[in-house]
Amino acid sequence: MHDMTGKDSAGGGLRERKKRATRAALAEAAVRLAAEHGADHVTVEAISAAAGVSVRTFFNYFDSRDDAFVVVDADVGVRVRRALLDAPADLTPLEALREALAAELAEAERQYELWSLHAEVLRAAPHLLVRSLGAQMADEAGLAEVIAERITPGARESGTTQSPGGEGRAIALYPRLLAAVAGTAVRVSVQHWCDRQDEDVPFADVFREVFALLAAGLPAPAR
Amino acid sequence: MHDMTGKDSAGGGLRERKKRATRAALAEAAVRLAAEHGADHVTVEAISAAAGVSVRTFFNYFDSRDDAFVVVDADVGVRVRRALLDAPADLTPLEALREALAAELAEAERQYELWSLHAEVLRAAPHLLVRSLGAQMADEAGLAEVIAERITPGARESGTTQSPGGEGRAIALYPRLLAAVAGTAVRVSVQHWCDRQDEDVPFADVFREVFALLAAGLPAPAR
DNA sequence: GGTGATTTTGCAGAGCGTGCATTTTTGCAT
DNA sequence: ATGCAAAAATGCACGCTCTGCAAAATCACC
Repeated sequence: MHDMTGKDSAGGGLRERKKRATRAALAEAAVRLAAEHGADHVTVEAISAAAGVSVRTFFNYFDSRDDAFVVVDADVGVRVRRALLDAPADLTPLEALREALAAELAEAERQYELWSLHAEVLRAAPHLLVRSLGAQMADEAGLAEVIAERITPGARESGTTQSPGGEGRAIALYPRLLAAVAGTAVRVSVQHWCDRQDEDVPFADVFREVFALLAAGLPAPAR
Repeated sequence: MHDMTGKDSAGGGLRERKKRATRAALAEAAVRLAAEHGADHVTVEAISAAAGVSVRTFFNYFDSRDDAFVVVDADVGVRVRRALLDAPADLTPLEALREALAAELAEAERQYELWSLHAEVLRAAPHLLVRSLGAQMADEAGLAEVIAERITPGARESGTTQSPGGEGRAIALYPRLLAAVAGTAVRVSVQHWCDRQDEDVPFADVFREVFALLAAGLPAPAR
């Protein structure tokens, strides 16, 4: 059912596969070195050496040294968008988004070891945490478009030319807000879950509680 | 003996005033130069020269070159927190937060010219926009603490030692989520308002619509 | 004016990031 | 297989960013 030639994990040519492997090797080396020696004591030279490539090649894959610590998976956004479009039509936008993200996060939880190291590195380096949040937000615009498409199928708005009614503004604000809030929800869930790692609450529970709070309009909790 | 030299705008000593002036001069020079020549064609040397200080002094005020474009006002977080604590007790947490932020944003709208340049610079440099959002979120932890304090006054939780009931977890998750969502709300409001600058909708209208959507639980908009 | 604390500054050095030309690897057709 | 063109990796040079450190300038207070 799936096309094998897409940008998904099973790439076609040897070239694409090798590029993917090199990128993954660099990212993993960066995270492991940072977890051991501290993020800002890890030079590009060390990362490149650990991955078996030259320093110059590192910069062919990442725009900056910090990006190696931040970027986890480039096409996670693509998968979420596709899942959102394929979601049952009777779900509310918030519900559909919740399900799409929950599926993706369950997938990410599988590579627990590397993901945990990642969290550890970001916790020790607030500077990088900030960048990580920014990366998470990079896909936000694309996500907002898909949400808008889901709400009003086919009615793609083009630039400023638009019906003068207040409705256009409303449906343009809503998808952006929903996309942004969803990203925030993921982040808060992860943070909260990491802080309470000793109690072993499943991540999915935290995640669903966050969405329940959002769906309820963030009411004041019972005293 | 009384230290009039708080961190508020009316500092006492000549020293503090001069530091504040230097910092402001550097930030303003950075923004103006970036608006003219593009953010990444502005060197620290140029910024320092425009502000009349040495390059080394620049780094005494900002941790990185990009921070000069990003940091607007250091103690805006302090004012929001104080406003939140002083808010009427009959407001819901979300309402209290909305009012505190609205007041602060109305204040910021006063220095429109510099703020507008700022927005222009960030629009042209997505790299910096990311940092700006991160900076906005830096206060999030502090904000969450104040929200928790407002909800359950005096009941400061200390570490992991805590009543085993599920209540503790709920009131720890909620403030974080609320603080994070509030930051997101501000960001989305600003972005949306900037995109529709030609229609002159007041910023306050966008802002209140965002909070209305949040309070309603982000329902699917009417078709 | 003298004194101590704070700030500014210059300097040296390590690391980051980019452009360019060269070499190596890969995909494909012969 | 072998040659060829596209893509990727590499080395090198260069400018910019950022950090200690110590000396000089400035400020607050007596």
